[in-house]
Amino acid sequence: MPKLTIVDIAKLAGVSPSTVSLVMNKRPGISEETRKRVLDVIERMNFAPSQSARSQILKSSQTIAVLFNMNSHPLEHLFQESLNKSILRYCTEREYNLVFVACSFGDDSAPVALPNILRSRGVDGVVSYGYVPVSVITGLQDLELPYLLLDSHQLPNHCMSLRVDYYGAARMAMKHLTDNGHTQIAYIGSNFPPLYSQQTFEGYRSALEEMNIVVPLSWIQMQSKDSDGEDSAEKQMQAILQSGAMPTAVFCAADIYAIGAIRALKQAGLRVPSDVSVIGIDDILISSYIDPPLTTVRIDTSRLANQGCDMLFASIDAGTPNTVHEEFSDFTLAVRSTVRSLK
Amino acid sequence: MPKLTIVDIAKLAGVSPSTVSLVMNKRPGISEETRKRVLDVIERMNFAPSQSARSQILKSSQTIAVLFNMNSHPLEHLFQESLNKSILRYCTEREYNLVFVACSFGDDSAPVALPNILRSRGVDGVVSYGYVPVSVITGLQDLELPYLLLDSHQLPNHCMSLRVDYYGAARMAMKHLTDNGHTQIAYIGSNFPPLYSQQTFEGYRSALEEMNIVVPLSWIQMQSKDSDGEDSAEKQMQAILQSGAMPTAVFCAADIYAIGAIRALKQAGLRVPSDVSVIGIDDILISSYIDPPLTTVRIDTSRLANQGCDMLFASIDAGTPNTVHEEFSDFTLAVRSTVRSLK
DNA sequence: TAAAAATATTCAAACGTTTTAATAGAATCT
DNA sequence: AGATTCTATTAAAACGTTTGAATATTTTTA
Repeated sequence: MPKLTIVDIAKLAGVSPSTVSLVMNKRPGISEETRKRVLDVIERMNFAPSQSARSQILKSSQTIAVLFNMNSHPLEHLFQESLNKSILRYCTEREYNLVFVACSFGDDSAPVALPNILRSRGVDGVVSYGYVPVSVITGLQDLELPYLLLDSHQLPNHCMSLRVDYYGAARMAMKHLTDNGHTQIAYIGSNFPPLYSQQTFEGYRSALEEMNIVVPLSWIQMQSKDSDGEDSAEKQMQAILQSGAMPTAVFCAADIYAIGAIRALKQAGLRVPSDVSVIGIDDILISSYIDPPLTTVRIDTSRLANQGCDMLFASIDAGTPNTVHEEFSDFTLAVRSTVRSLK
Repeated sequence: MPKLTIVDIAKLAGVSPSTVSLVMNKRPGISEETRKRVLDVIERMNFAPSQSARSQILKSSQTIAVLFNMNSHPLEHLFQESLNKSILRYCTEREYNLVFVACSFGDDSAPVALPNILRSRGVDGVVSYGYVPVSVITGLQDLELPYLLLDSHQLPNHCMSLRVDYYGAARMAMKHLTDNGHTQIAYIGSNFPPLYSQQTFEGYRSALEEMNIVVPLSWIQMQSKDSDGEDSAEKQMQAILQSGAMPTAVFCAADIYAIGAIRALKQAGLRVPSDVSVIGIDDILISSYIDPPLTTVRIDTSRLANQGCDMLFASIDAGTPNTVHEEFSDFTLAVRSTVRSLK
């Protein structure tokens, strides 16, 4: 059947196409009577206006693009997929659509060709997660689009960012350990991305310092940039165990690391938490399913996504790119079974 | 800056807009010389044609919609998110975009209002996962769009479906158990969706029958439709344990159930697999992270998605909805640590 | 070398909306 | 009652492509 157009509706309602358009867009200056008549026809005919025809005029496609890195570890996706869901909900609410754009973020040096879609689709805004190559950020900048870095792991120049306060999260984790009497605390983290690395480590360091605790240097384990989070953490934990001195607890800068650390501990014949306590950050889906269930600092992804979307749509509504930077620090302690009280 | 259009490019290349269009669409009848000249300008100017203007003419938006049920259990999403990723890869390859449509699939009786996007966007095809209310299927049918039910749990009438051969998967799981000397095998599954339920159970039943094994009825545990997979499985396992007779192994119709079952076993002070073996179906992400790592029948989601996309795009390319039904049976045994050999 | 055929390019209409300016009609003011 | 304002409606242009028909150019054929 030939697809219905606005002029079909107009004919059926006995008005001009313009009137139908005005009604659909809830514009003022239409008599209550004709408005109702038009809406009736639309309802009855099940009419939906052509999005492409609209976009062409409006220069807005009611679409948000989400950059999705196809290159990362499955566990890393867990946190992002959780964000995806909340963003989808938010956008649906606002009658925006979400398109996912597959990207391959390699290393920083190789510029990433931004998929054409961002330009040809006329998306209204862009979201990306975590660490993003600078070439992407500058590329987006040229498009002059509202662009939000969510859970941003770097200091962006020309776009919006919502950064998780990993320092605060680390402090919360450390506080839980020290509150439970731990002082001999090892650290498993990474040296990349720099900002994230610095924040988590500083949380660890300052907490120890404030309590005048000193630990062996071998307890501080930093993954290098391109190591595999989970497996490397396993090796890092082994290194700690072989260092001679034995910590009572390990603070992991991410749940992924905690998973590797626990695996190493088990393999070494140690029990968690009776022999060694472990705590992480994030609370990814898997964390409550491992054995023992991981005690961790939960980052509320739903609120994180909402706050981010608020920023993004503020910029979209204003009709201009923005460069606001905000920080997110809505943490709660997910107390499960990997931290033992020494008191 | 004013956005570039095809006529800007035409001017710069010294040709007409039509020529530019022909070049971009790789149409024949353009001299090699002008083709190169035009492409040069496009490249240099970084030109991307307006998707909305194109769609309007072509009546194709180069877009696939994925129906995403916001109502389901996080663990159930795991399998689907794995499919998402593969579909995204496939579509990107073909220069199609993926838009995710949030749906709330409740029960079958309440009709689901299909989001307007499916009609106004002019999507070229639709994919949904798992069990879908019939109202959705009939709704999609009216749109006369290529529509694929992926990992379909029902017998569709008017759309394409790619069904996983859960009977075969169940047989593979059962074979692994019996090969390892198990005969006293309990069953944890569900009675919904009917087709899925029937297939997995039939795999279980026929395997036992062929070996002339009989088991107590209390070992056959069917979840009801709206119970929560994971937690119900835990209760089902408890019921089996309290039934008096003790199985040496439990076949779970899905990994989610296996996770609940293992939890119950542990809580009862039993060890997996020394006391009771457990096997599942799916191999969701989490299965290799639980303790002990779950032995399960892996369904290769990447191939499943590819086969599905092949079907979908065959229909799209043919320009007409299709009603092909295929079955997927690419299983491999993921042997991990929850099945003990009795031999 | 004129006509025919083949090749390369362009014209102009079409796609289905939104929107500005114009029009018609009703209500208000002097 | 004529002029003015206000309200409701519409005509027509615009958005940026694609495409079938038309034109211009070159090559082949007779």
